[in-house]
Amino acid sequence: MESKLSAAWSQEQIFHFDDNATRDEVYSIDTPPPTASGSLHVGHMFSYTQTDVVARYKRMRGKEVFYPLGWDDNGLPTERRVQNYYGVRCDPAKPYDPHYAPPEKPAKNQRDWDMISRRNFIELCETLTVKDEKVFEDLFTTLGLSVDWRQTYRTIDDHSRTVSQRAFVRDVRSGNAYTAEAPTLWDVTFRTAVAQAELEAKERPSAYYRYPFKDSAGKEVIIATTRPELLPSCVALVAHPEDERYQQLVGSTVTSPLFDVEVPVLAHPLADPEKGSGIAMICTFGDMTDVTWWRELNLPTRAVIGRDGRLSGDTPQWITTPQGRDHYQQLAGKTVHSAKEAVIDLLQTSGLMRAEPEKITHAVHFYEKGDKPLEVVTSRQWYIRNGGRDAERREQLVERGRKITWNPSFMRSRYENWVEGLNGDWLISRQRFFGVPIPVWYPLNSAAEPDYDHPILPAEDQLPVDPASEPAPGFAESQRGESGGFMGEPDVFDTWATSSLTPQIAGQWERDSDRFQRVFPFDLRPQGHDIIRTWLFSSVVRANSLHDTVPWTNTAISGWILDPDRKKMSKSKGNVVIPNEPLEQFGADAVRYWAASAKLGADTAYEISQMKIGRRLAIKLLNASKFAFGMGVTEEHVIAPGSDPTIITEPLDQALLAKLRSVIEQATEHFDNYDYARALSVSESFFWSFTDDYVELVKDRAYGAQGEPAQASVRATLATALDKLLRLFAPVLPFATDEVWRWWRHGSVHAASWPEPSELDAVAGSPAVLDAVAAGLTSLRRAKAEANVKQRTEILSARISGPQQEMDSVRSALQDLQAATKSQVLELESTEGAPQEIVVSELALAEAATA
RNA sequence: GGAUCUGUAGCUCAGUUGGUUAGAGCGCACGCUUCACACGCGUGAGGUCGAUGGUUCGAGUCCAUUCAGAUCCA
Repeated sequence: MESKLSAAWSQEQIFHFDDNATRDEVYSIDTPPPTASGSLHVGHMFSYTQTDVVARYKRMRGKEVFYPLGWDDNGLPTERRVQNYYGVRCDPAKPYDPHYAPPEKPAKNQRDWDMISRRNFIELCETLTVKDEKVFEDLFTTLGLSVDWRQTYRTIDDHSRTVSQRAFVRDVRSGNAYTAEAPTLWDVTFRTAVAQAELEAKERPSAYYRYPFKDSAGKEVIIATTRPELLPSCVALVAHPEDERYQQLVGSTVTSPLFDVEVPVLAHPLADPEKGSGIAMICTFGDMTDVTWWRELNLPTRAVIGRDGRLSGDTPQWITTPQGRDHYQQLAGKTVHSAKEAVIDLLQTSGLMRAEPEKITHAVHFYEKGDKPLEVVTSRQWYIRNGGRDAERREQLVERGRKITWNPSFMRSRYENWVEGLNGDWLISRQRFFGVPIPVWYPLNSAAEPDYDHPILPAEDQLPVDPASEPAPGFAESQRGESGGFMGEPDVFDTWATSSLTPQIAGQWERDSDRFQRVFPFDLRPQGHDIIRTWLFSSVVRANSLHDTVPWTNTAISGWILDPDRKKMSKSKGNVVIPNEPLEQFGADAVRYWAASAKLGADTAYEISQMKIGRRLAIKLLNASKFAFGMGVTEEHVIAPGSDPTIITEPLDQALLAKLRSVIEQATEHFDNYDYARALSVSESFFWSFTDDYVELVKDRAYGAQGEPAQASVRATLATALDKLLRLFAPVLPFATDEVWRWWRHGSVHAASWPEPSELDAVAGSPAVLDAVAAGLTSLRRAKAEANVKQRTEILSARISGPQQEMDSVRSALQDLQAATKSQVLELESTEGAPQEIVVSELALAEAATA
């Protein structure tokens, strides 16, 4: 059923975007491009279904839905996957081998992996991502996503590279992007700079080591530090300006132990009197606080840690005493880790350690994909202004956030928290291979040294460019690296620098302006709350500087998927569920039901039981429909504006449709508020009362036992109810509903319109009638259950008593009730006074046989 | 340290702007092979709404304090 319908939707082009629609008619969705090199996860099914439910609803509401889906395939995750999958490594110095073929199986030992050229490496990235993307597309199709697959993009394809480079060139020209030599967070494993958004703070055990500096009088000033290996790069000591212990020292100089470097003692409010001994070493650079001190106190740079994470092999020239130079020689070339041990050893043998190390745990910054703490090194990088260094721009970006409707609304405070906590501009250059090249060149002077202050930008019609293989405008390739020539920028963009432009990429910015103005700013950005600080924020930054607007007007934030024990699913815990399993076991509709019954923003457990309910609902929908069609229901029986409503003669039938009308109203309202879960639950509870009570009550009449007009009334009611119900469930259960739709209607339910309450204007009636009769039905069923007889046992006579109004309602459907409960005589009695329950008494049963 | 979310039946959750006796599904108990459906149907038991105080004629819902869990930011 599922593959048959998927094929039909594709063939009937139901999800194709029509470029003739006006902006008002369009509903555009900027979907997260999944990282195809990552593993498939049930979380993908969860959040993408939630988006799809909205897309299908909007389509039925008559919107021309623009629903593309891209693949985020550039960057480090892909590089790592290619390395591990093929067993290769990139060596940019190697020449290109046009006949290269990767090993059949990757070598077990990383040392035996093939070293291949950058171009060969990128070719493998291209091959593997295409393969991975197919797997994702298959899953999403099976899940029933109503994506327009013609609009697919890849964040590494020519178009994406062009958009990314164009946006960058414009940002450079408008001053929103710039290059600077500055201290930068650096991952020594991946040898690349890292942005604030990619940080992860992890609690790590560490220890304070205490040792003395000496003032001019030879008095000891004890400092406590967790990073004694940075002692050779110490440029100052710092204490809080109001810390009385150190006030008289501020302004004087002290001499460092082991290395005999004279450094000033300074005051700064960021020094925490509670931490360690209250006075800290400033080293260039131990962390971002050092960077702040260095900048605000105008300190010199004394870097000793290189990009490889090792201490410089040359003894720094600021260490001048023979003893100091000797001590440094014992550290030169060591990794941070062994340098730390060596310094501790030196301090101990010199008798300078003033206390036992004090063990602590503290938060250390890691690259989210790395496993070594980040270092701070000075390097030349490209930045995009994001308000991190500019209060006015920050305020502007907070304001943009307020122009977006957040679903759920509280997610906005995550955005504002993040924006307000920024401490620097967005670093967008990465020292990697598989990414969008930064499209700049630098002129070389007569000594072949680059002039970074005058980068050469490409013309926009030249894009995309690769400065590593194409010469700078106005130069010949032969001038590369020559004095008076040029050099290409070797770095690539951070993946977010491209991903932040998905609205521009999908909307064909500057490539098809007609398309772009129809879809931008987009109507909806769905995504997870983990990437508010990255993808969402960076997109707002780009739209702000490039278009002076928000990128979208609504955002729908999905929750996380937790395992049934409320733990986050992760590979290392071994609790990951492969998406195909539930799809095969329960079907796409069931999985979608599970996803669609969770509210936006709510972290949700992976619940098989919820999927079982979904499957039961889908099957019930098929069976109830079969019943209706078995009763001779056809398309002609559907009551629509213009058809004769007087055919619905029975108050019970009128009551059902009156109730349905209010269900439609409520479901529509909830859907409009992006509360698809409540829309579903409203429709669902109506549907169960429809099958359990209404259908049971009218069976006798449907078989024709009460004459033709009464039967015609049922047929019209069943047809009309089914017509609305199938459409109400279509966004969540696209397969079951369309299957049924095609049994008796033309085309697909997904091309049909969302039901309107006005479709039922012609039918008058009170929902209370159904409630009262259903209550009577339940009372009689209960009476039989309590009498311990089978439900099909005949009732010779019984008395039902209850409030006057309810008894009137019951009387209006007495024949149906009698038939459904196999009752020969039902006596109705109105009770006086306060509202009372419906009570069954004086029950006389046909057979004495107990159940 | 700052911010946000969550706490309701054994479990998973709903409960809109305060308004009768707090709901659903699963699970549990009992019963039913009823002519759409055993991938099913019926009936039932089960809750002092985390705690305390306040506002109100009236609080699961609003306010304050507090406890527990989670997340984000620093």
